[in-house]
Amino acid sequence: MSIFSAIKSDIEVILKDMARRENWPEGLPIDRVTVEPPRDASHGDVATNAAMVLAKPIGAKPRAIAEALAQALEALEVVESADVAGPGFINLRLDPDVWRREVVEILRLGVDYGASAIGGGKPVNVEYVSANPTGPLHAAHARGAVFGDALAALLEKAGFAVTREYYINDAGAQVATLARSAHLRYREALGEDIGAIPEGHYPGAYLKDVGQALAAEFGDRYAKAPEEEWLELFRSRTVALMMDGVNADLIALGVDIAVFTSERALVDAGAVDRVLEALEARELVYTGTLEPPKGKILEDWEPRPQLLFKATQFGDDVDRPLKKSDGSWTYFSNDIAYHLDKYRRGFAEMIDVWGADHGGYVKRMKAAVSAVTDGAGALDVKLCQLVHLYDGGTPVRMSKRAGTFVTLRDVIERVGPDVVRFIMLTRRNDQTLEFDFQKVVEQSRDNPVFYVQYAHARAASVIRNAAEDPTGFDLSDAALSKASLACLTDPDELGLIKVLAGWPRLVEAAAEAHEPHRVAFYLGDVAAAFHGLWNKGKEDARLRFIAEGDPETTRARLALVRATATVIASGLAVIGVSPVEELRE
RNA sequence: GUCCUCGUAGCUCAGUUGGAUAGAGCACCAGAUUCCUAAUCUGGGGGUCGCAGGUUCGAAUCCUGCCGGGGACACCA
Repeated sequence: MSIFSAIKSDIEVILKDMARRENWPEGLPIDRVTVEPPRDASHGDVATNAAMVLAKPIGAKPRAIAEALAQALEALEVVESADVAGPGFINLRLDPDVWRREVVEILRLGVDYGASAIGGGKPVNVEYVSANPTGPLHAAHARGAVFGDALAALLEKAGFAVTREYYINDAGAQVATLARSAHLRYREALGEDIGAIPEGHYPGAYLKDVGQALAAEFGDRYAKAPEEEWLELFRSRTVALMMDGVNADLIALGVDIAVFTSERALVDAGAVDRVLEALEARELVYTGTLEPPKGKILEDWEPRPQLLFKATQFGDDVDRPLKKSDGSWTYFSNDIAYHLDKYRRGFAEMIDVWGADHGGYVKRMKAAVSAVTDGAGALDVKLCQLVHLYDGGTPVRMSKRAGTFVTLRDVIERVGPDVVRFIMLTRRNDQTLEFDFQKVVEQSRDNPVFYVQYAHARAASVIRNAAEDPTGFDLSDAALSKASLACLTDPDELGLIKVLAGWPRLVEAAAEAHEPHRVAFYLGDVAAAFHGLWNKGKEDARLRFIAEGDPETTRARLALVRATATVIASGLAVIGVSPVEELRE
């Protein structure tokens, strides 16, 4: 139990007691009581708004309640002082031993420190990347891949049973085009001069390998055959090869997705027909004609009766088509089937990670999930904004047509997976992000990856130096946790511990908000507190971690150093970045 | 035209789901190195939280309307 939740339950006990004695009304909004660190550290260690939240229902003045509550809190052993401030806040200062004991807890739990049970083992499905299998992943996919993966890890840390999933869009016209493009490369591989790749095909050179593979497998059997004979075969072969490449790139980024679901397999299995039945059973389908969209000129628009889903009943702006004009299912229909499939596999909670350009699709998808699960399924959609690539301040221009796009593989090979992963989380997902190839590998304060990794490496370095001491400490965590932590008296030492003790709280808040970037920002705070303390030892030798001639203090400080490294490693594990022991040029 | 999203220090961005006097980094100014990695740190100045209303003990945060940037708007995926 974290320090804050422990205090909260203490407060609840006291409040119940007061309610009984003072004859407070039933049904007080206890759940609105917060116990958290105050924004301004000078206010103390812990603040609660209990008196302000309860004042109105009780019919008393906030400060009067606060005074009584503060008095009761002051009697607690862990509380050093309790003061009423402002409109009725109660600020608590805790016995420093409360904080020191947290160091022991960190060393005991190791990188598992911060794990929470709020998820209660509830299944959650996180679907991310899901790029079309028509080519290799490019740089822009990195953001969704890292975001989704970190979110999944964060939810695991918070006690959810997470499944990482990728939806393969292998059912539409694009993969047919892919198959035709592959057929061209197949003929090329057989020695035919195919000339320039015709308009409407994928020109990418990456399909040459596919052509070779197809030629090796089938010889010239389909070189001159009509399309009906090879299209399906080539489609499935090419998609499989593309997905092998996609998965290899994801693995190189440290993204290990457990479930790949094929859109086509769902369609072939009749999942979409069943969705239509489910919608019809709820009277949510009808045939109607949509108004032409305004503000966008469509030359080929013609009013047409279509099979529509009553999305407006669930908060969408217009009803949405389920079938195309040629009678086949829309992508949307297939996607409803996919989400219902996820729901039926046991995921009442689903998270989709999409590019921001799909923002216009969110309402209808949520509407559909709500409809087909009768409100029991919850879908959260996280939109990732664009990544702008730079190289030393110069924008990297990318054009698919000119074939100058930067692949994910390129980025990983140039800066390494750790850098990619960390940088992708240095902005909220809905903000655009700059990624400069040169800046992200700089070893300076400006570079958050370096700054955090250096803190971990520096901690490791201190331990290495201590190990060289001839007096020979036992530097295992188990031994260090028995150190006399009362030696940790400097405000900055206690300040660092307080930052470290915030890790469990942060995990829970970030997991509930589905915001993994908070982990990256938190790690920056930990690193800043640690670097600050380290540098204080530069100026004042008495504050150095390794205190000459004072083994007891040294051991206590080394315990703190190890605790710091442990929390950083724990946070980096959520992001999927390796904690380095050493940074040397 | 409709919907989504963002708007916070000169710049780049956080802001603990509604808390107190809104915070970091960069840049600027002034400092710290016989010393555990100075690849770092300390201090200082800098704000109409786009604007205007509303909700309440309390709003950067929630609601409404404007202004400005970005994105999306039958059948593509």
